[in-house]
Amino acid sequence: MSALHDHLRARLLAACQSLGIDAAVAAPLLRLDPPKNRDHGDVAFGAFQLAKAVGKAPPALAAELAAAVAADAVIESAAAAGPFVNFRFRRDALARDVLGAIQRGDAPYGRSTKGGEVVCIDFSSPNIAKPFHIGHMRSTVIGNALCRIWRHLGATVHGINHLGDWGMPFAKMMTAYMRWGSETELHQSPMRYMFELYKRYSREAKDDPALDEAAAKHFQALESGEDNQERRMWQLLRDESLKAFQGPYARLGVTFDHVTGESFFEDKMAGAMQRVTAAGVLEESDGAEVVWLKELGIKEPCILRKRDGTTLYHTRDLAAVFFRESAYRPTRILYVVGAEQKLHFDQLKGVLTKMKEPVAQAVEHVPFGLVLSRTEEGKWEKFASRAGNAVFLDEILDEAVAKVREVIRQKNPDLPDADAVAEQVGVSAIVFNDLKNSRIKDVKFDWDAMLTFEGETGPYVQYACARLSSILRKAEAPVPDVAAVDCAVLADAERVLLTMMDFGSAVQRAAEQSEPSCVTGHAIALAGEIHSYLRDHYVVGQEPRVRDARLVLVDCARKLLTTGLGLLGIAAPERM
RNA sequence: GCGCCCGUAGCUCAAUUGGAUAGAGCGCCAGACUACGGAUCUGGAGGUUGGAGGUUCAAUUCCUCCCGGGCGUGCCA
Repeated sequence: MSALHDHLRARLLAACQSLGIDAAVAAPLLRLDPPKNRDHGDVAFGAFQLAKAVGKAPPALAAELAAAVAADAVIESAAAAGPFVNFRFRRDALARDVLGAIQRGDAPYGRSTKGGEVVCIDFSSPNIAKPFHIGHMRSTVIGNALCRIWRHLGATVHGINHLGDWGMPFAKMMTAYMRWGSETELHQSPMRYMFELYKRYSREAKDDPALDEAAAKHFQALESGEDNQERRMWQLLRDESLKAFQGPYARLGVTFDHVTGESFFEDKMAGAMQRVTAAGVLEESDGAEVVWLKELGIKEPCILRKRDGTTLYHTRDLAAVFFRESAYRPTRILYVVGAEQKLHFDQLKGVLTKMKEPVAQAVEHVPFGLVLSRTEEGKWEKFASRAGNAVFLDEILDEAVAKVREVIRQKNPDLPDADAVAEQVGVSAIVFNDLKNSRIKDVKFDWDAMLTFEGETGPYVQYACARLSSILRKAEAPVPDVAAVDCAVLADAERVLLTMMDFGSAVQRAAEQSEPSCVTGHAIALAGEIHSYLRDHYVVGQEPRVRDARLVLVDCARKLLTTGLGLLGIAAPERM
């Protein structure tokens, strides 16, 4: 993970051998962790498992190991504390190693050049029959962060926008438009207009079953593949939606490697169905074609073709898996989709498993919780804006940006480019909030807390970056190379350095668990440590030896925070 | 009914996958340099980790049951 850790592990392994423990036994058990309490040391080794393997009591083994690891140029001390061995690095070595790696852009602080994973990430995937609202944001920002995190680790990433541009929801939209729509109004404000049509359809369909029947007919006509009215309508509505989506995507800093919606798989479903049939797992049930998954513990069958002959979500997702498998050769296919669709992805994976397709093990659902807002009575329920039911993402971002603009007017009235900065900070506050907690948790959207920008927020981390940038601007010297400074003077920055050292494992965990909050948490922690450090440690005006060392520290902190925010899709302004 | 998820300080969440004295932010109380950004920092109060069993040297974490909340459950996505 770092040169320091490698060195420590080697010393520990040698110590094991000196105690007569077989290296092959010891090596896999030498896990180094940050201690629960940093006062104990920089790195800890819990001797439990190794002790069991060699038949000793953990505290006794820990004591022997501590005694067998003598101090050297890197290790300051090794001390047993019960069943743990706590190690401390020499402060100058710690600073030199961490800051040097950050300055050079070495992994894990910089982007890794090696990494064999090929990761498909299916995210955002809005339904083009509906407006881009707050509910779409979670998949979008989580997926975006995962793309960036995996790329940082050296993986080949395919970010895919699997647009909902096919199927019944779209057919309903089409039906509404064909009945009541006007092209002039559509072009004026496509998303809002479509939203109106959508609402009208929902209202009227309640009392008029003929609407849904008409929609089903239109979908059949669309799926017939003929060049008809439905197809032209589909093209028009799809184009307009895609254009409109560029707004939120640009604001959120999101890009895709492939925009292949459900419609893209229109001509690939027949092949997929053949493959399912050939595997001998397709069965007829009530006129539909299904795959039963009872032996995999799933009671509901996966329906691949409806009684009326048309396809479903599952059919297209299955075709998509096969397409991605042959086009990208992925080691993982991640679906960043709400937790309420767990069954769907269990079924998808189940069908592939039953077909004995190796790609089954690559398929992984990355679920997340809902977005909730607080009601008058203080209860949490599905998100509604403060005004009422308009839930367009743009409006939410606008409100956050407006609030930031006000804060800037109060605190930094002379800021150049204030509008651009307000946009960056406001949008990032919303994004950061979404990525702050474990993704499976519902996001509780508390406007009052969100718009104060104090504490664990995006602006808090950005503020740290701006403050560090400010110091670098005011310093009367350029940032030197680590090799040219006296790292011993950074002994007082140990907390900052140790937090920096955690960056690699945070990013690694974020990828392994598909959990961007690991990165968010690290950014908050590092921002907090550097803020605390700056309180009592000045840079400007110090004697050159101290100033230069601190300049390196400040510069590296700024770099690493910027990298962390970048992994989350968030910009780090120089001033705010 | 069945399946899955969640339950930790007043509120919102952590706890690096089973390890040391369960930590942060908000809120509350008390404070901070006539020097680099106060969107900050320092200190304090606040806990039977929903409940009961079990496994383990060790449980917020794993198992069983119960309680509370959410989501899903055959032709929507």
